[in-house]
Amino acid sequence: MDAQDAAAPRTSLLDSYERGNVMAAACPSRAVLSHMTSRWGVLVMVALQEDTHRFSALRRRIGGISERMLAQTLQNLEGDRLVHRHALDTVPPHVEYSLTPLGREAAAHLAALTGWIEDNLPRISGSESDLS
Amino acid sequence: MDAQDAAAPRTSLLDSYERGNVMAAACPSRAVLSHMTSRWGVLVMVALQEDTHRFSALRRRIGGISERMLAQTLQNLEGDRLVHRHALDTVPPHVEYSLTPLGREAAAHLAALTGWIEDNLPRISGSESDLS
DNA sequence: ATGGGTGCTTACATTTTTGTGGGTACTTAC
DNA sequence: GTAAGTACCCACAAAAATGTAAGCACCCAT
Repeated sequence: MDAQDAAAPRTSLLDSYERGNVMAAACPSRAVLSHMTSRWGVLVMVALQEDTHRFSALRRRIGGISERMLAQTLQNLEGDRLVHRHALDTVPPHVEYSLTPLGREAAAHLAALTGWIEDNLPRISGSESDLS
Repeated sequence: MDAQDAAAPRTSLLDSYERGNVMAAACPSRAVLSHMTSRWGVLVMVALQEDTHRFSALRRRIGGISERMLAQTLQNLEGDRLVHRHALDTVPPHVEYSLTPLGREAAAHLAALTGWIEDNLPRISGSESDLS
């Protein structure tokens, strides 16, 4: 259907797996991308890159997130092996979330992005001068 | 309301503008972040980083995007000064989209991210082994 | 004994996003 | 003359994301 579906210059059948291609609609990389770049996914990754956090600490750190979305986002990222969940079996529940080695690599890119946005906000939406 | 709203250690009133803080719900950086990390925003930025594209070329390059969403995404990014729109006044309409210098900086981060995902897809959703 | 904190889940309602199909105005190709 | 390409916009509808409120099970401070 799409031209790029068949464009992978595969060398051997033994390649453990093929590289993803985000431009192809059906590529599984699209799902990973959407988890990481979802409204809360980015912020969770960045917060966890700063430090390991408990559920409620994350909730306080990330302004505006609801419990529901935090739980859902964490589960998506855990499913992609980016976030590690460590539950202590204590009587007031205690759960710590941290990045996996894989997650740390990914989070570095996300933190670079958010950092850039924070630094360059003035240049971006500085003033909506032209409405011509 | 949020603790981080008042946390800006502002030095002088003359600072042209303050730095953003993506963790604060009300910070304008959130809007920029959402434009760039929207479902199609990432892909548009990455595609434009490869090369200047016309509207319909972008549509073909980005698998699965509709005209409506492409137009909308481009307008958002243009509003954030990341994308430049150049319309030639020819009789079959001809419009070229490219990144602004600002957009190029941002796109570099996004391309790094998508590139990393493409490269590491096998490590990520390689096989959903543990469902314990 | 009442309220708050812990880490969630589920049902339900609302909001946001996205897709579909049509229209525009004009040109080139068949 | 009929279809297709260009770069969109618009109304409508469906789908997806998100919020709200409640519940659970148990503890501690007031």
